[in-house]
Amino acid sequence: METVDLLKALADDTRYKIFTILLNDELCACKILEEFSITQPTLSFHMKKLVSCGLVNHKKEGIWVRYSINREAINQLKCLFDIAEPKETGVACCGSRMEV
Amino acid sequence: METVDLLKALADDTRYKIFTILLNDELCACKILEEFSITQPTLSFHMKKLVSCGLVNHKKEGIWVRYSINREAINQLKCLFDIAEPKETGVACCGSRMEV
DNA sequence: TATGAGTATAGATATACATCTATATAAGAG
DNA sequence: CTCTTATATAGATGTATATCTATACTCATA
Repeated sequence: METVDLLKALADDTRYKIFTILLNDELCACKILEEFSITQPTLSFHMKKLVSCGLVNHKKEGIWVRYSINREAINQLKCLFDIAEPKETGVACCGSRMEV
Repeated sequence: METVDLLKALADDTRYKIFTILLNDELCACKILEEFSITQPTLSFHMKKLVSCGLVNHKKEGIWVRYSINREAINQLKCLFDIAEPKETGVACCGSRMEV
């Protein structure tokens, strides 16, 4: 899973909302669709994006498709922002202390 | 800061790389530009996006502009992915246990 | 094996966006 | 004040993408 691809998948108002919904529940497409005023093919387009990058899991159950968040993807993104405190010294740039 | 706007700002290969660079150093635009094969106006376009959503700080120092990561934005994004463990029971969807 | 419900794909379209060149603005040095 | 360096803006352009309608596919059931 490429981190930037996960971010691209989340960087859309509709998909971001789908993501937040799936954080709480494992749902089928028809239930997700109820939360939006888009058409079914448009939702299918978005779900494909979310699944193909690995952010969302796809499980076919009979006539339905159940979607759920891939916790591994969550952890990957969490690591990106779970960073150390800022360096307060030693910046190296034009006109900065390190070039003196 | 709207979370989805922060995600949109990060959801581009160039800006994602800028972000990772700024995680380590506080740099001026000309130094950042050296890491890419884009033109200076294109970098300026990207920096504007990063700054306007609040992800990156902008500090003018004489002739230079120093860019740095806004730690508050980092924390906001971290919270999004710093979530509880998945619910193992009680899913409520088509054909699921809760509808029985 | 039809029928119907849920989901996916194809094709068209309008908008958003990343990129460029050209030019403007800002600020220090001489 | 002029020249140079760093950065920003304007305008043009090609590509990506979110959306729609129409249609196909999948699967359970009558």
